[in-house]
Amino acid sequence: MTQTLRHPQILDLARRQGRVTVDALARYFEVTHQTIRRDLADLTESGRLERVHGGAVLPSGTANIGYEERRRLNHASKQAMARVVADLVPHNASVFLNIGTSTEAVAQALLHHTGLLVVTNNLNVATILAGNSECEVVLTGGRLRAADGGLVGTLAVDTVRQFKFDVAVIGCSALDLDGDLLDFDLDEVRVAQVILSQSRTAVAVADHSKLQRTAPARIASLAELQTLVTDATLPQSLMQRCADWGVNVLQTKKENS
Amino acid sequence: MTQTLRHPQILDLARRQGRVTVDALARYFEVTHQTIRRDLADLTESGRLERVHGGAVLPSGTANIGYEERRRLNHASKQAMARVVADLVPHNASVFLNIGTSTEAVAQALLHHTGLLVVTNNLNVATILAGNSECEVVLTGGRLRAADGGLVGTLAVDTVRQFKFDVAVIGCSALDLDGDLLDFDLDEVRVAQVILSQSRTAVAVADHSKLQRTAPARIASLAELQTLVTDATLPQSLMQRCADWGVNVLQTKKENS
DNA sequence: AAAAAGATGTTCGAAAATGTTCGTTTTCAA
DNA sequence: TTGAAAACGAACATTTTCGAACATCTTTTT
Repeated sequence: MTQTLRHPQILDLARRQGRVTVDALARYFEVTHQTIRRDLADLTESGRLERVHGGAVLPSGTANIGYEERRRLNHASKQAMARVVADLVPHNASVFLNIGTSTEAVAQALLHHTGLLVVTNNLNVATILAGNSECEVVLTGGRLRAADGGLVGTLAVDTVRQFKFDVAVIGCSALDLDGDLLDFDLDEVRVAQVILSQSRTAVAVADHSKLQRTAPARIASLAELQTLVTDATLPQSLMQRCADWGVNVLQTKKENS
Repeated sequence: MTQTLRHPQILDLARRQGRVTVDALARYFEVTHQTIRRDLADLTESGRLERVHGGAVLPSGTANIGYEERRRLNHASKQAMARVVADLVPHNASVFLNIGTSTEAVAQALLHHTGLLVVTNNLNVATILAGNSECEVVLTGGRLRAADGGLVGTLAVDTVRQFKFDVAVIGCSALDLDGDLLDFDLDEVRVAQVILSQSRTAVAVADHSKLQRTAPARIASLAELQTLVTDATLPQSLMQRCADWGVNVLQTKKENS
């Protein structure tokens, strides 16, 4: 019994049972655990299985698996930031939440506010806030981006123009040392820019991972906003800039992981 | 059985039952209570469950929409109707789906069509079709009605006006003996009327329960549509009217329940 | 036949998961 | 309000799993 003969059988078992364990496979094929581990490593390498502690499972067929993972990443510290943002939002306010896992956390935190009017171009935010009967939710129209539930395009922009917001909560893909908010998608940037122009106060939410990343499209400078909520310790230079600009920086405790 | 393998099962149970208990899970997986507590702590950490004394529940807001939908959809007769409607929709067509559990079933049935442009004012339809990468989904803007995930109001109407549809699939709250499609909500009626005016062919979907109910607002007469898909046996008088109007009536087998 | 390459077994220290114990908190009923 | 039972979470011990390194065996190549 050689490796090449085991692999298809392992896949077959995995497909039949949804998961396989190292121990069971080792006994089944009468080989060492280590051998099975190497098999699973190979199959994972070629993307046909997904390794978990103790065995392997079929790779989740979800297309937006990346998004799901991002949502789970640093969830606790995102919640902390979201609570801070929620405290900045008065009751009976009109609010905009745009795309991003951070703004979705904010939506969760806003579940118990009363009298809100929330406008969003994020399908997930809408789904979350549908659970708050005290909250009127308006979705912008637009083309649905399956990857992250975002609504983009001229339809979204046109809709946003019809509102004026007390508070805009802006998530972004990256935040660079010059204090510029960046994003990957030009369509989303346009939406965000219009939001900023239509809002009385604006809050940016950016967890520490956003500082270690970069993105091509520029949304705006922090100087154009009133508040930045983050769980990262900002570099001294950026702190100084924010102080000069009069941007209020609220830092929550970073998750230890 | 290891942690990573338990987690998805726990979530599955939670979604199915709404609530899981430490004790039950411990017995089910044959592990210690403490182990289950650690599992629930992890799942709570990543925001997929919410801890309560004695167990855990689904987080508020991100309710068990997936399962809720499936439960409502899985009625065999709705699926049968949905398949018939899906057969009426050619590939590469532009389609509108409006509010209603029936149209959500149609969305499910359209998951494997290619090249579709689907416009909808139904949040659930959008969520379902996000799973079809071959399908472009456009959401109309509008105020979100939490009860059924519908988007209504002038924003929705304005958006619809910007499109022209090959096929419109219309669900309704009731269908009376005069052949009039009725709905409870005047806002939704306006949207539906605009949809009809913007589409080349229109299909109404109405299961047998719609015939035994009534609603105050009139969307349109069946005479203005091309096809009616239903699982009910229509009264002779209504059948005759449809025949006179040239409306194609497609009847699927009624579910016994 | 000899050399090379590949697969498997063995061992071992590190990391992860689980079980156990114990003091504290929550819940519920009296 | 109070007391008992259940549930909780922290700390520690134990078990399982992991991956790397190296030795052994098999197959292929030269």
